[in-house]
Amino acid sequence: MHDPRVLLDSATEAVRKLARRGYELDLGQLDKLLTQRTSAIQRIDNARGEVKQVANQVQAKARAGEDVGELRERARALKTEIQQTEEQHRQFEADLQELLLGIPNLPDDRLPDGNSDEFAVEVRTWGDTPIFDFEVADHVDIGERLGIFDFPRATKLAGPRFAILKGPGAQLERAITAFLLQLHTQRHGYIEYSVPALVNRPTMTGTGQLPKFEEDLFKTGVDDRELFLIPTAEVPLTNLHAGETLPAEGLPLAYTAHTPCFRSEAGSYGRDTRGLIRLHQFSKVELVRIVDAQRSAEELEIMLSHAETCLQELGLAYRVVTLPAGDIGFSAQYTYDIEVWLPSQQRYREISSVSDCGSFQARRAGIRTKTKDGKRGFAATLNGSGLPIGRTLVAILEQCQQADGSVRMPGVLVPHLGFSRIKADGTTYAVRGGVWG
RNA sequence: GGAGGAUUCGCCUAGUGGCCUAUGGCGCACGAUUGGAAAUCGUGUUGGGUGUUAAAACCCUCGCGGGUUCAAAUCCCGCAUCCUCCGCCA
Repeated sequence: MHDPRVLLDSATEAVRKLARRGYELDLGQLDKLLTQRTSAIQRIDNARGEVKQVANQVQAKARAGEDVGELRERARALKTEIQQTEEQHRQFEADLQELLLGIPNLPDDRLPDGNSDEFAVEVRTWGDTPIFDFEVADHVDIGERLGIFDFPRATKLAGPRFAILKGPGAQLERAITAFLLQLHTQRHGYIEYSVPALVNRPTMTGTGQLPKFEEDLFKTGVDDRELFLIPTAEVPLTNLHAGETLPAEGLPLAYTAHTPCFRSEAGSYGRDTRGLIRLHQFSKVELVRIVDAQRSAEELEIMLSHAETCLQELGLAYRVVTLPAGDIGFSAQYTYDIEVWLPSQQRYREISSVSDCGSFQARRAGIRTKTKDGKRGFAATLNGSGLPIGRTLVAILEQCQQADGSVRMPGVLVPHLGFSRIKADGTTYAVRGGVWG
């Protein structure tokens, strides 16, 4: 959410920036609603002030034994006026909120133009894309050959866009998760959290999923209690400090959590229907940083490096791109995507998105900061995937596939797995006595 | 699901209709004292909004939302959260 006065003050700038992501800002409407709201507040405040004065006069006169009938009349009239103005105020406030909550964050001017990933600009590549002297298989073929996926039964249980992992596949998912959490907590300084996967409407509003993107979410509840399934741990982690004032000297806060993520994938029918790439439910290790608003750009680089380290340690070739202004998320002002190499598709595919949301979410969620000398402000929030487990598993299967049909496990996972290879017949090559093949 | 209790400023706490513009303590900040510190003394210390060049001033804020009243922390109604007990339960 934006401060409406700042938007109005920087009118043409704000309009220009929002236009880059295809949002047309109606400054006239914003100005009108703000003026109406302010005027209503002033009338209410004045009337309340007079009520107080009248009440004091009533007391004084009553003590002196004078008649207070006229004053009572006046106070009653004021009260009616207040109630009417309050009703107007509620409407203006609601309209203003609706408008403000629907305005996306302002994209950073350094971002390239464009409204799709075609316009993403490559920042760097890492690792050699593997060269195979045999015909590569995609992750679905590999996984089914190894017997570690069961898509038909997933569909039976829940329908399309769900997956079942089995045996070494399920173990691999668990090992990737454990490795990532250990990396972030032990080497990158993140505090691990275990958080609710169902959250309420204010929480979803705080990070920007609501009110505009309700159709992207799974929604549930008990009786008349409404709950949403989180699409990412960014939601609970960022909202941990919603409505709180944080001491500035305690920043940055660095949080991580492994959670299931649920997405309706409305509007993506027919896209990535195969395999683990795009599911209604997947699990992910998420990174969140809550930082001083002035430092968000530097913090973004730090967080990006943490996400990159995951892939480097796993030995997976990837590249980093800067998303164009029209393709970043609603709450973001700057976003890097990390794309991992998928041999079967002969291209890089998104595996991590690392975003600087500036104070956009902090203002929505009410995450404030206070310095020792009493200066107040809003924090900045950042989030990044570090990493989604399913897509990481896809990349491992594809990049580490062998001519004999087996898949070699990345070395960093072996201690978590207890095996170093899934053999072509789906059995594993167990690690014994610290020697593995 | 049932019964009872609680919710006041960062923490603890006083407060049964107007003098609450909320008491006192702890903590914190600044100052005095000191060679320096402790102790002591003094001053300050919820947040939000309107407003202003800045201020002043005003409004809201005693869990949340309504209501009664000229006037509500205080009375009434609803709700939320927490605690205790019973029931159910991974």
